Amino acid sequence: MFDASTPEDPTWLDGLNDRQREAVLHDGGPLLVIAGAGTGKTRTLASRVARLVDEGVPADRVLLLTFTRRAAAEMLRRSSALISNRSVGKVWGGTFHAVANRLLRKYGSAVGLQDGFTVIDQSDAASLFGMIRTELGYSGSKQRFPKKETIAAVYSRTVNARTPLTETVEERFPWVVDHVDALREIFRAYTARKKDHNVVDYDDLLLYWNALLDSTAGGTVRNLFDQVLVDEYQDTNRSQAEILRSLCGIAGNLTVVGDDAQAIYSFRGATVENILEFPEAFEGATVVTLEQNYRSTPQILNAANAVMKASPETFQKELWTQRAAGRMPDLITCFDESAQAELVADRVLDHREAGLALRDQAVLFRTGHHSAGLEIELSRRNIPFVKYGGLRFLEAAHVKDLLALLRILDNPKDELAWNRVLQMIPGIGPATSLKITDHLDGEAQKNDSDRLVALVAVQFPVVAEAREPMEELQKALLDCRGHDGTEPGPSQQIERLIPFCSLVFERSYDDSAARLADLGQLAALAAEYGTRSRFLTEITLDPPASTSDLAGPPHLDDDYLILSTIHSAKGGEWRAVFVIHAADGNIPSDMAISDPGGLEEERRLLYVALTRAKDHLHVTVPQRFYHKRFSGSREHSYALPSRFLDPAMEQFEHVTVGIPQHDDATGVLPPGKDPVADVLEDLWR
DNA sequence: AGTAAAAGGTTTTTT
DNA sequence: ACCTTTTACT
Repeated sequence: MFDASTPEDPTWLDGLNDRQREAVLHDGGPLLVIAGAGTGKTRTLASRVARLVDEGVPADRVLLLTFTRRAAAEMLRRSSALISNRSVGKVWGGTFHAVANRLLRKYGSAVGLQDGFTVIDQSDAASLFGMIRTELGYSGSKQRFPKKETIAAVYSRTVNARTPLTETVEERFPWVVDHVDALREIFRAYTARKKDHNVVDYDDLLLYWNALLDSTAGGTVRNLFDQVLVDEYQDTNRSQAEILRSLCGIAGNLTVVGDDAQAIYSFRGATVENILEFPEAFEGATVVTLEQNYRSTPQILNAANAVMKASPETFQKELWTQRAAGRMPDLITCFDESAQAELVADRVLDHREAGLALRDQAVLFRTGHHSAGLEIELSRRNIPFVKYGGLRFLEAAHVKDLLALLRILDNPKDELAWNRVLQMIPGIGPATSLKITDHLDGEAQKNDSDRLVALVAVQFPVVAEAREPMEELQKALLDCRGHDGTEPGPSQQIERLIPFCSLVFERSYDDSAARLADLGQLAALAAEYGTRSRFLTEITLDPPASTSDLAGPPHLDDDYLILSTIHSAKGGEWRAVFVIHAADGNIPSDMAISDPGGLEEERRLLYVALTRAKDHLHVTVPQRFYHKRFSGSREHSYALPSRFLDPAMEQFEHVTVGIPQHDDATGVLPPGKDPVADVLEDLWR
């Protein structure tokens, strides 16, 4: 082994502490790095990749599995900065799902996958469940049936956790327990349907990768990699652990990095047991623990440590730092959500005055809609922001419309896409749509072609209002396929489809102009991908995390505040962090409090949020909040700070803002305050 | 028969 | 705000 004793220290060891060096230099067999928040995990992993490549492991035989594509790109960027003479560019980097896709495109036939399969995302899966539910007659007159998203969630949870359906439902979805038999039937049909239409969902990618390793192609796949590294290991599920076991063997060159205190994805089937049992599951595994924190001030760390210390969970560790003392974090009680929004906006601007760019600041929250009030306030004050997590660009109806158009071009068997496209046309609903696709199938079979060819060749007896859009659709699809054997690029295809969209959007959306503009952006984005099918796959496996991702590099110079769900903030760090809506009932979410495991996960969620802060931490609790999310009712409760903050109370400076004073000398009631109504509301709730 | 409009309900987090 | 179910209308 080469080491640090060479005349010039390799740069990949510069500035690392002893523990980190140990992790970077480890050789032979499985390695588990327990890396607390802010302990230089990314840096350690990047250095290790750099070292491996520098010492002669071919870059394309290194596999780096991360939680998001972004994380992989960032890690590899840092790795290449550490070595000069070799390129790290060919390292296989990405999510489990993206790598599975890549492998299955090449070796999928060994597990019965056809070439050119389509990957569907969570919401497509839900639509498919919706169709099947209707076909099987579970919609309509019977008692209320679970939403299609719920069905999809139950399915995914069952598959990922590998627990029997009945158990999953009893433990995680007790309110659908009456429908277990129906669900079972729907799941069977769903699986069969995916196979028929050459479609795989997210969960299938992992299942098929696993199957691939057990197949005749298993040896080939295993031989592709000399070194496998996995980030955020605490958030992997059983499928993923099994993949690693069979990919690397129980004594292989596998490095996993994670922190059991930051496990926040159990709802997706992730199990912290993966990390806790790693030493037993992998023979002779070495364990390295990183506890020195380089990110936060001692005050922030004390608060975070106090929160975690109360956890009954196993692996206790205490982060420490050599950083100089900073300000104590603030725990701010606000009158209500709007007082909270004002306070956050004020303080963000104060920080900017003091020299912190907006990009150095972030606002974190438990659920996507928690930022709604703040977003309004920020817009009002012209403070630019970008939101991560919550609603995604690709979920927008009009974007899905366009993607469906591309998908029928790509895979004419894609039933979901056909249905969506045909039903965009006025006068065509589920029944007509089905009739048309059936008819197309007949024609296609007769002429030994596909649905697309049939569509452009055939006239349909459709209602008058459908005629013009239908003709435009036929022409557009024909043009997208190209006339002289050469197909236009994905971007041109999108441009060509816009007139059709324009025709039908007019009627279905009241803001059709804005939506059409979005499609223009999508066309620009597509230009960066070589082919349509590549564009479609990449965009489902790695959707733009925020609207700004679509706008692309030109906006990189702009300064904007980050708003993010705590889940999406994983791995991030900012000089100033605001954790809003930190009330009991939000963190922990009311939905999690019945289940002890769920409750602990909520604690870790708060811990993750707090440990994102480097210098300034502000935790806000709106005292009064309206709990009916869907109505404008005045029904509200008075909230307490999150129970997880109780053991950390002394670590915070306590501040109160906007609470109306009853002994106000003027006797004038603050605007919006109605004591009688409030008292009554409290009695009735 | 099948589509469109109106009423009624609603567990969070994401690859 | 969005999705599902019900009712009204062609």
